Amino acid sequence: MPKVGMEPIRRQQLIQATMAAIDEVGLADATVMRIARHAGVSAGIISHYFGGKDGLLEATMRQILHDLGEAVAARRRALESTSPRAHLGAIIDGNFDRSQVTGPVAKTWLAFWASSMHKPQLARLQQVNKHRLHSNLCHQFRRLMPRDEAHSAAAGLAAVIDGLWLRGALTPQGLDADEARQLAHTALDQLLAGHETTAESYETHPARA
Amino acid sequence: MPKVGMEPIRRQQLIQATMAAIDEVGLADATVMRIARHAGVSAGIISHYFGGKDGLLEATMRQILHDLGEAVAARRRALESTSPRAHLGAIIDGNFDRSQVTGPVAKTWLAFWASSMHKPQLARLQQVNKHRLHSNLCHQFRRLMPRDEAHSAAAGLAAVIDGLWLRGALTPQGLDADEARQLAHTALDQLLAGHETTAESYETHPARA
Amino acid sequence: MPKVGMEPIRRQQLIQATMAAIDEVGLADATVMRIARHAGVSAGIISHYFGGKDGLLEATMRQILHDLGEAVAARRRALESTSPRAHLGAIIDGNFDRSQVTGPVAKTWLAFWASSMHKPQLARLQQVNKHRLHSNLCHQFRRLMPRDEAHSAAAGLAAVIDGLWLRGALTPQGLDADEARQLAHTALDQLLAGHETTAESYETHPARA
Amino acid sequence: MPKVGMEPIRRQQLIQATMAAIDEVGLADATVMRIARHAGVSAGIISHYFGGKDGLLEATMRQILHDLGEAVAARRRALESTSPRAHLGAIIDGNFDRSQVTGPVAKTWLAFWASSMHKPQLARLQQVNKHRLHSNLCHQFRRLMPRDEAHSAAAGLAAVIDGLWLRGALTPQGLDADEARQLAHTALDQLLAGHETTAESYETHPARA
DNA sequence: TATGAATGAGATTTCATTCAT
DNA sequence: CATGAATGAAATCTCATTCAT
Repeated sequence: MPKVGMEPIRRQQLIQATMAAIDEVGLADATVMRIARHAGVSAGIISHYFGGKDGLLEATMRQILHDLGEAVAARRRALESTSPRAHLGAIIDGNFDRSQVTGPVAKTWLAFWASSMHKPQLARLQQVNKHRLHSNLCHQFRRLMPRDEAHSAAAGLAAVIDGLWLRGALTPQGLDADEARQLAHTALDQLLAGHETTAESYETHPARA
Repeated sequence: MPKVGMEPIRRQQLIQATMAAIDEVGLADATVMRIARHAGVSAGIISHYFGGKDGLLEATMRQILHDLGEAVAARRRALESTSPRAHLGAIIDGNFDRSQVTGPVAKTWLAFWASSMHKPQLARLQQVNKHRLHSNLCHQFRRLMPRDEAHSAAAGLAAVIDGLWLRGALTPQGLDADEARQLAHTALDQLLAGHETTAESYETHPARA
Repeated sequence: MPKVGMEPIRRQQLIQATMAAIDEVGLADATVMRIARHAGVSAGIISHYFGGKDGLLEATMRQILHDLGEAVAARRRALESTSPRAHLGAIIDGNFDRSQVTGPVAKTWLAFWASSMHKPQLARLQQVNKHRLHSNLCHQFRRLMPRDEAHSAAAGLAAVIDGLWLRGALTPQGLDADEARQLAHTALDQLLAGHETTAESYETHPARA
Repeated sequence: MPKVGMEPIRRQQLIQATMAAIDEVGLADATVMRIARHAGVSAGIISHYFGGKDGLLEATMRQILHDLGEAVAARRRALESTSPRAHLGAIIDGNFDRSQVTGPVAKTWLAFWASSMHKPQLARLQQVNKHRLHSNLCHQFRRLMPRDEAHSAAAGLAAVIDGLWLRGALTPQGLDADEARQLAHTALDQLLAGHETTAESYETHPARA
């Protein structure tokens, strides 16, 4: 029973179905037919709406990236304090937000990570995100320490976040978000140790990342 | 010109060829024909020696895991000091050993990581390795701090190592091993801060991980 | 905005669009969607008006045949002389009429010719036209020579006309109508050589083809 | 039962099967599966030997062109006389050679003709052949008449040959080679009328086309 | 031991057609 | 009258694997 105005609905359905299929059998076995079955539609419609499988995969990755960025941004908007530590904490929490940690999203995320090494289209998206995390972190650390130290601290914290993610994705029961968050916060504490008293001394205008 | 005693040579050739192929086009496009071409043999022979493509992939992953373990073990054997910090440093260095960081190995490693989420055979290997790193680290941290803290420290350092690896694999120019090693050592320093003077007070017998 | 009385307009639009599409990408790639796009309507409407793609193709071929017949008939009606040579010349000229020689028509024509070998519906139309040309020519030659000779002359001239057409369709710049017409007239002259003085001696009533 | 050295045999089989399939159902419905069935092999092998369907079609067209060229060349080699008329007659006869006139070849030929209008690869082959016929004819006519006349005569005779071919391909019973040959020879006679006595006066060295 | 010929399953994509709106 | 959503069939191509030589 065809209706008009289905496009946005179908696109969303298919993106969700893609994550479900990748969660279920992995990217390699996520065929268009399986994805279509998950969405309850026929396979041909994927080409209709996304031009082909690659288009769907890219749209799915974009969605995940968008959701992640949104989760982080939301946490930061909700912040009362404007201290660097508060922002950094919000970035961490956003990265371990429920929506990012769910099985389907986590596995899809890792699948794309591996896949992006050989697909320029995905690689570009991946780069944008990688840089976004680093620069967000860097910006806040800059308010507390010299540039080089800030850069290293950001690299270290980014590695912790992604590493926890990676190891969590491999855990059969899925990532324990609370434990991961706690470990990341501990790492943050250590990176900030000895720097907080000098807060705002390196950068004096209100931060915005 | 068939010869006898070719088995070990061919197996090694094919495992190297597998990494080369994955490095070149990714796991998804590493067909048996491409792998065979890299090895300079015909495709049929893969089934002969490995029973099939899956067998070859498993053997390749096993090889990588073995090499990694060996790199770490070698560094630790070469240690003069037996201090926890020295061992932990050796583990870090082993993980960023040249052989692990080379393009082919790095990409193959990440490809398997993603793939292992849906292939029990690979997942088992992956788990073994993941636990090995964690327990190696834990063991050393135990010599300097209470169990819970040691556990967290190990989880944190493991995350840093894998995170640096992951982000490095995504970098177009490949992982900068020296920079990564330095960041990991910095993280280690912070994890050990305040614990070194109490060395050996929590565990008194010589460590061996 | 649906309107009444659109049928003849839409049919004509779609037939023209079919020729345009075939001219652009060939019969094999002239999908209903492409044809519909050329006509500025949706694909579904083709089934509505023509029962399906085959119906549209048949209607298109019929149109071309009709146009060709009309072009020849018009030239003959405009004739002052009733001599066989004048009629034969008019038939030639009609076959190289501008409307027949245009890119779209020429390519569509040849496409149908090839296609008709395996589609009975089209084959029947093609036969009718093939016979029409032959019998038109034959009729005029009969007025100047015995039956067998007339038959051969008609076959020869028909071959020249179709051959020029065929070779012209293949020429990148399209058929040079003037040159083709001239060559055909030369062939006609040769076929008539030695027969004209005896005109009307074989058939005495006014010709009508 | 695989054997070695099958490549040339399979290629030939598949080319013949392609003509058979096109003869049977037309180019549009000559799917790789149908072609493969005609050859008694599986569909996949077509991509193996020809890189894909297009490769097979091109090879088939090449084969037909080669056979045609060979048929003409053979007739001319067998010539005792070196007169222009003898050569021109041999060219005509070669073009209506049995191997060219068989149902499968004729239909395949016409199918490619239509198809070549939109496939550059085929168009190039077609052009080569078109020019070859024209220049072969031109060369001989040149020995008997001035350049412009020779050019026109060649164009006229080429048109007759192709036209007879075209109309023959459309005839349900297939082309009547004898009748066609006779008509072509008649056309040749008319083109030469009045020129033979002046033979060799325009070009004096032995012709070779 | 090793090759390459061959298959058959499976994946993506295209497309004509149908149908509710 | 007309659209666009949707399907399902079919076509091409890829690929792991088997097997005779």
